[in-house]
Amino acid sequence: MASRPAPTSRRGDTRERILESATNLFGTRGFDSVSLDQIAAEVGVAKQSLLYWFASKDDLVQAVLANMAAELTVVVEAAMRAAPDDPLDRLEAVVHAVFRPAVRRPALLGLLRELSRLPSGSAGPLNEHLEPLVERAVAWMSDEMDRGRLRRGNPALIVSLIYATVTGIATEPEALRIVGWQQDIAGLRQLRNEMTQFLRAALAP
Amino acid sequence: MASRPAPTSRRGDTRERILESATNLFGTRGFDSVSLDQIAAEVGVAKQSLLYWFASKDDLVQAVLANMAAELTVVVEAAMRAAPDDPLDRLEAVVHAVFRPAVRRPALLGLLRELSRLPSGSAGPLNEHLEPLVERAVAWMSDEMDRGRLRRGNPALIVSLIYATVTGIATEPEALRIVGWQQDIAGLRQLRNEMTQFLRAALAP
DNA sequence: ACGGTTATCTACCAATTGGTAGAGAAATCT
DNA sequence: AGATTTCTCTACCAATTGGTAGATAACCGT
Repeated sequence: MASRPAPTSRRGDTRERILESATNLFGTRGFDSVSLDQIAAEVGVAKQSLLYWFASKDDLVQAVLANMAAELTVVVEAAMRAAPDDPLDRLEAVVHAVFRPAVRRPALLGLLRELSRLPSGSAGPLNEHLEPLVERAVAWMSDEMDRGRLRRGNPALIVSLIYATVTGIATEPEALRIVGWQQDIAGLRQLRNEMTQFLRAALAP
Repeated sequence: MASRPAPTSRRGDTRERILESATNLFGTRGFDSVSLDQIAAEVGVAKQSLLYWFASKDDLVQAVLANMAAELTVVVEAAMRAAPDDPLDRLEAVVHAVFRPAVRRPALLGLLRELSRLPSGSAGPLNEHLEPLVERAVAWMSDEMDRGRLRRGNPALIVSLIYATVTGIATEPEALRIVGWQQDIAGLRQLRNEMTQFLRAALAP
């Protein structure tokens, strides 16, 4: 809640810089593993400046999560609207849209995965934020199945499977490194294409 | 290293009980988020008893990881040997074999995901343990592609994709809960079947 | 019976954690 | 210019962290 001081801050990008560092650290190492001191050190500011902008660590976590959810929602909805009508093409468009920011900042989807670790109740507000997005995805998929344009199955579970695939790949560079994958431009394109083919094959009617 | 006191322990299943609790806690909440006191409390023993069996927290982490890797290796290799020749059937057999213990104890695969968070170098020994398993999987998949019995693609990346899908699904009950999935016997079977169909479709030639 | 190993405990400790109190600049308003 | 709000800082603090020291039983082979 806590109506923010509003981004008046004369020169102040401090709040944004804190949010960005916190996003990266929380998303890659987990909430509990990152101390306020570490974040402050990375931002180049005193710990108490964090606690000025965010009343507590939990507040900061919530802000980071809300930020990420908003960002993802925008990306997904924009891609969804701009995409072609065919469901496989549309899915590819959305996956590509998410993939780009996701592999550059594994923290983004990493945060999503951290959700399940939040003290129950603390994740409530965010779930409410994400639920409509998920519900729409499930409804869309169900509809396309009925039209025979996607392989038939349980729409809810298939949405989860797609989510698991994309998120897993984007958040676990280690799993890719161990099979000898290199994170360079060619590697990224190859990975994206392979994932696209994988999902297309999995969902084609 | 540290040659263990060997499981002589007269009545003592203490070491095993510690390992089990630690596995579940580490796998679901992450290494840093779980304190030795918490593990000790769950086992019902003093913290110093942990430090008797494991010289340090890091030692405990390594033991937990080695344990998990051994368990997974056994399960996978047994399923691989017992499975039919057809690659899709064989893959299904392996996935089923992993899926059963994995959804009952999300911590198992959760630990695997935690690997990328370990202080680099600390993950080395375990990677060496897992690498042969991964390499064999990639070689097998490459072979089956050449025979035309699996959809062609980059074997290494496809192995990673399968890993991401299975692991993601098994470790994120939250992602399933949000689409309304229930973790009961019927739900589990449905999820397993849906995942099987998903992977079969994704890999069929 | 008894000396030594095995296993568990209570008592501490230094470092780090999230968080409080409040001083000191710097910008803004009147 | 002076008062006030906005922002960042230097202390501090209680609780928790991983870990050490050492006492104390319980069990063993001889």
